[in-house]
Amino acid sequence: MTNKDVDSARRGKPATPAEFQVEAFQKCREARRTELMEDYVELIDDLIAQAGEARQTDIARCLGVTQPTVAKMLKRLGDERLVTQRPYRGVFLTEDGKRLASTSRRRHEIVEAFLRKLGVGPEAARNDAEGIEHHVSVETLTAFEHFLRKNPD
Amino acid sequence: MTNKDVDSARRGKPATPAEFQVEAFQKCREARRTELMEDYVELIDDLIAQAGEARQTDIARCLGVTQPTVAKMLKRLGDERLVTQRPYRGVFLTEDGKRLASTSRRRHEIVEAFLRKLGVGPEAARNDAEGIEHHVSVETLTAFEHFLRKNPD
DNA sequence: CATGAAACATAGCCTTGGCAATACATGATG
DNA sequence: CATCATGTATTGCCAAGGCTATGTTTCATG
Ligand SMILES: [Mn+2]
Ligand SMILES: [Mn+2]
Ligand SMILES: [Mn+2]
Ligand SMILES: [Mn+2]
Repeated sequence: MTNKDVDSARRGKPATPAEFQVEAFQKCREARRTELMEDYVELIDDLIAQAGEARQTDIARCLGVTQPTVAKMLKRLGDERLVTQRPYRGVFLTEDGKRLASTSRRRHEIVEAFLRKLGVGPEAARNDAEGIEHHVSVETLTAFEHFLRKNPD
Repeated sequence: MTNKDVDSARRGKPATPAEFQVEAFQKCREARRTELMEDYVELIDDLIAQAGEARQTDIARCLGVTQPTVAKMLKRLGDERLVTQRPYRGVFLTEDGKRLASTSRRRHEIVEAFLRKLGVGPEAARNDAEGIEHHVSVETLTAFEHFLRKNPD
């Protein structure tokens, strides 16, 4: 549905308060489209840093999914020019992939540190941050950082 | 993949730090499965409260999706015994639906109020809360509430 | 250097959540 | 009361993201 369609659909009806949410729901759907890609590049970057390489089976084990699921996703990430693969040699990040991994991890770390600072336990903070990170705008991230600076250890 | 499979796949390999994330990713996928249902029942509840009824077209307009998309989702929500429909009369929540709407809205409101209190602007807070709410555990929600009480207006 | 285990690839299936197009039902209104 | 705008239902399409089952390739190692 285009914005024009939305507008014309709205003609004649007063904007109900609930209607203000449209943009929020749209941003949410956009986040859903990209969050898996972010998790993948971040994880691949972690694995390369920790183990020297990122294999499909390692990625699958970390994510808790099967290897064919990973294989299909890696194809998508390859289409998006975020990763390259050398069979039996591992998965590698392109420059774009490294950039996305870096910004994603930074955001992820801030979110998790923020939750910890707020008093959330390590397991819940880890679990919640994994989902929350993808829905945090720059403005909110800045607020989190500000809170962290204002409450040093 | 069963947990047993995961375990046996891990045999012989030292648990890398990245592996601790498995549970977080699993919880994330679970949240993705239910977040749309939560948004629907909450929105239906809002519309009934504000306009006296919740029509497919209203729901579609608020969500920014098309009417067939809403129709299909309502069928799912009906299967899950969360809503009932009377054609040309609107959508109604079952008792289960009302319960889910109520807990979802409470959580949603706390998340949004928390972001506002943290200094996030109204638009960003509204947009981010729409996504974040589905990934907030009870523990984190409690921490948010605690922060709100500790920082009254 | 043969061979078997592990890694990888591929095919086929499923559900979810989108879309457009179209058909049908209802109710407001002239 | 006939008509038509609106609301609803249905169909067919698509992409994403899961799965199992099965084939193929590599590589360690006996
Ligand atoms: Mn992450
Ligand atoms: Mn994540
Ligand atoms: Mn909500
Ligand atoms: Mn939401």
